[in-house]
Amino acid sequence: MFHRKKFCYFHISIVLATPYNTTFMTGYSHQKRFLVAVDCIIFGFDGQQLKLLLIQRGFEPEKGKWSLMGGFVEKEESFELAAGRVLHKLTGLENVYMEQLYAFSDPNRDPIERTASITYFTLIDINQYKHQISKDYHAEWFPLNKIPKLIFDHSEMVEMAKEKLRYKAALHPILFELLPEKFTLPQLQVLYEGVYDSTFDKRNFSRKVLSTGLLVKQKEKEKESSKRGAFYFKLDKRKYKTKFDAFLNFIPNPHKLK
Amino acid sequence: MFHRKKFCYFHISIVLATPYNTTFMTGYSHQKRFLVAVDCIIFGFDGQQLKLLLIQRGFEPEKGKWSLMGGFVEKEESFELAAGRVLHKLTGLENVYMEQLYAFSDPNRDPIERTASITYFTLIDINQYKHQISKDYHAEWFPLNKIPKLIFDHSEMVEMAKEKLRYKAALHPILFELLPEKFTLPQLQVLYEGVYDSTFDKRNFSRKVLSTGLLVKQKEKEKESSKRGAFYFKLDKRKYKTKFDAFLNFIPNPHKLK
DNA sequence: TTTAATAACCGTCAATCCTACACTAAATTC
DNA sequence: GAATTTAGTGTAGGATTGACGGTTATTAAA
Repeated sequence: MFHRKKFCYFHISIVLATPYNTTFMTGYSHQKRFLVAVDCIIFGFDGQQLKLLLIQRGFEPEKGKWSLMGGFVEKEESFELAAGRVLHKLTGLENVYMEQLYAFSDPNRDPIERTASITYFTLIDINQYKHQISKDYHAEWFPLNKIPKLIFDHSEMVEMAKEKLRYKAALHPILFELLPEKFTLPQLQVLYEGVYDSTFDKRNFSRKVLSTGLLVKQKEKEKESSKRGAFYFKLDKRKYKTKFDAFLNFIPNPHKLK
Repeated sequence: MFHRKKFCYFHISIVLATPYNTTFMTGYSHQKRFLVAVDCIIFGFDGQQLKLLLIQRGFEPEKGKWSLMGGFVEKEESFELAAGRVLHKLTGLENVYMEQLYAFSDPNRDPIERTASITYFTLIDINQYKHQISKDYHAEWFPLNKIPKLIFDHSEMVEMAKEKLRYKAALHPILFELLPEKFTLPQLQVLYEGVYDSTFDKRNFSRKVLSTGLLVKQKEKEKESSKRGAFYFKLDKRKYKTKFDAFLNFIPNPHKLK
């Protein structure tokens, strides 16, 4: 059995006339070649809510509709480089957390011509994102529960990314990728609660988070959101790297969460 | 940062003459098209050892060298279908555990022409595998610690698959996919110990395994491998499906295992 | 300057789970 | 029937988890 969601796509079948090469073949000449695109599922956290960065598609088909940011893979470019290029174009960012999610390949997923899409799952610090640049693409941040209808199979991609976020964040400290350099425990908790659409006991939460040894308490307090003020913490980046895989079972029984 | 292993490939750069279409474009006509292949990393368990099914490549380049079983994606075929087709061709099996692993895309990974490879991670019951068919491909099972040198980036694919097997089996009961319908607890333990290259206490192991409620004890015993004989168990397939995600943290602290 | 309001911060107890560890039971062979 | 081999079982101590309420720091209003 394939452990893979069902596709539920357009069923416009445009069969292009691409006859096989019937001359004696050298190399792989009789094989079909495909367009390959990358699409980025970009998560951000504004301190309150988890959000997704979407653009209004600038060309046909489906021009003007909401879509993930993507682009075709170029001739001498790996998928990773293509995804990095696309992300940079939209956000101005480099060196962000980026991970291959899934290769989508339904022959009819793009009605113009068969195109595979390699999706990349991306976590960015929303504060470092360059608003200016994204204006060119009519980009907007959408809260996860208010995602508009997207073109092609992009909604399915987003669903898969959300699932992956929950899965992975239960096992590895990736959510710090969404936070600014300094953050407070209450902020961190709001983030986790958003990802798991749940609430945690703050005493247990802080005990658990601090027991990882990943956080370094700062002397200053954040005083915007409460009278008393909450201490800032920074991520210990050295430990973050060494403990990345040792973070397993951070969220107990993720499947039980409502 | 990309959370991705480095590539370490051939560096034969054959740049083919494929000029862009300079006519006015309709659709995506100015974009580069690629060959796409699927490759299957096929795991089996013979009761003693974890093994990988490899073939001797039947065509150039690298004809005669050891390789994963693969094939080009056809015109109207999704990657999933292509992987299923390739697997069926080699093993005669259908409806086996198969999961997309990673899309490999280094522009120089195939020296003849740029080809992306979408890899699929596969677990089969080695007893149901059709030896006859595989003779045509000069296929052979190799113990995981005796994998020969493979073509292109196939060794890297195998490494990634081994890692994924360990990761996933710590969280989900996928290893049952490698076992025949009836198996004993000692057999199961040998399998887990093989995957984690480690040893477990059999009292703790059986307690934990049985506490999942996934196993149904049979009346018969397996009497080949011991005088006393060990009771057979069957997987409760209904519970397997419902509890697939609830199996998390099966292997405690997988990262600590030596 | 006192008082009220707000959110941060802290600690304990009970239940559960994990780990380490050793003997008995069943069947076969000599 | 004695010896051998592997299956099968239980317990105690330590660690982790989850449930739970009261105090402290600060600001704004009275």
